[in-house]
Amino acid sequence: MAGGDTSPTRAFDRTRHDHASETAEDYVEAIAEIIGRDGVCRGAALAKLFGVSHVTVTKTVNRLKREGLAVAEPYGPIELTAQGKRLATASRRRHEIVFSFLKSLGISDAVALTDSEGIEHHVSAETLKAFRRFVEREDRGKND
Amino acid sequence: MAGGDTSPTRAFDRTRHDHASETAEDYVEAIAEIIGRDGVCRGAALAKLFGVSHVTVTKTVNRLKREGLAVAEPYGPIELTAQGKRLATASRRRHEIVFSFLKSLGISDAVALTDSEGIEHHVSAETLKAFRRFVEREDRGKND
DNA sequence: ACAAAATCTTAGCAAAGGTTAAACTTGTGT
DNA sequence: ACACAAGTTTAACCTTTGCTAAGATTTTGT
Repeated sequence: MAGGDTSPTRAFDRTRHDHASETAEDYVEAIAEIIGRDGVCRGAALAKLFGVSHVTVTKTVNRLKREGLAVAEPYGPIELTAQGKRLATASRRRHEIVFSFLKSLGISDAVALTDSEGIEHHVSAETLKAFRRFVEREDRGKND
Repeated sequence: MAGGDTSPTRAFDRTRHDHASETAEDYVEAIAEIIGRDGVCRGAALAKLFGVSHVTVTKTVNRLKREGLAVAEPYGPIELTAQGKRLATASRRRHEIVFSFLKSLGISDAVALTDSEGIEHHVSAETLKAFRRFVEREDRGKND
């Protein structure tokens, strides 16, 4: 795994920036979901969902605004930009594929939910495709 | 996660601590591997492996020392404590299972390597067991 | 209308992990 | 012996993500 002496070791590129991107994805995904469910998304709802203080939410949402993913007027509800919506949709799609895949493997609902949230940020396009195909094959297998 | 018996420190912070545990696991796993390959582990080897500066390595290794996972004398090579070795073994086992699983799914070596690095920290015991069983079943299938 | 409740912002702190620059230690070659 | 290269540490700083405390705003109930 360490790759001998002079390996590029691209596997370990998960830096601070990558971690920040994961948080951004989790947030936009959650914002989209809350808006779809409640009509609007308030910071308090995110704080409750993620189990963090509302102050942390404010700061993270400020970062999303800075990065052009979200918009919100002072004391107003949080909304997504077109870019934010795109990211949210892509994240949710990936999340759903990972979740379905774990379910196909026989994992329980609760664990599949938890694990898929952790895994979704670390699956490449190739792996995601393999997951999707596996789910499709399993689904066809059931239709006997 | 990293201790159990010798962790008298604050039990509050959550997500930040989870992330720190992942880094600790990556480090002890890498240290064990480098020692196994080269006989000793120097900070420079870790810096090269993870693609970060040696200063970052020094600081992270200091944290491992503080947490009782690693030991090193000034300007000396890095070694693992019994606790560090245990964590390294468990991490490597989990890593190998995830890697084999992705390979069984038909993922290419390079991508399986990268993805397994990211995924290994997010699979529960239940999912890991399912991965292992899948690999075993696939291996048996090949022996026809 | 107005106080209370809910929500949001600002200020200030900590830990983890990242950086560069500069100083220190160790090992090697001539 | 001594200089130089390689490796390590320290200092100073940044960002992300977490916290509490305290202040500001909006909503709600009477």
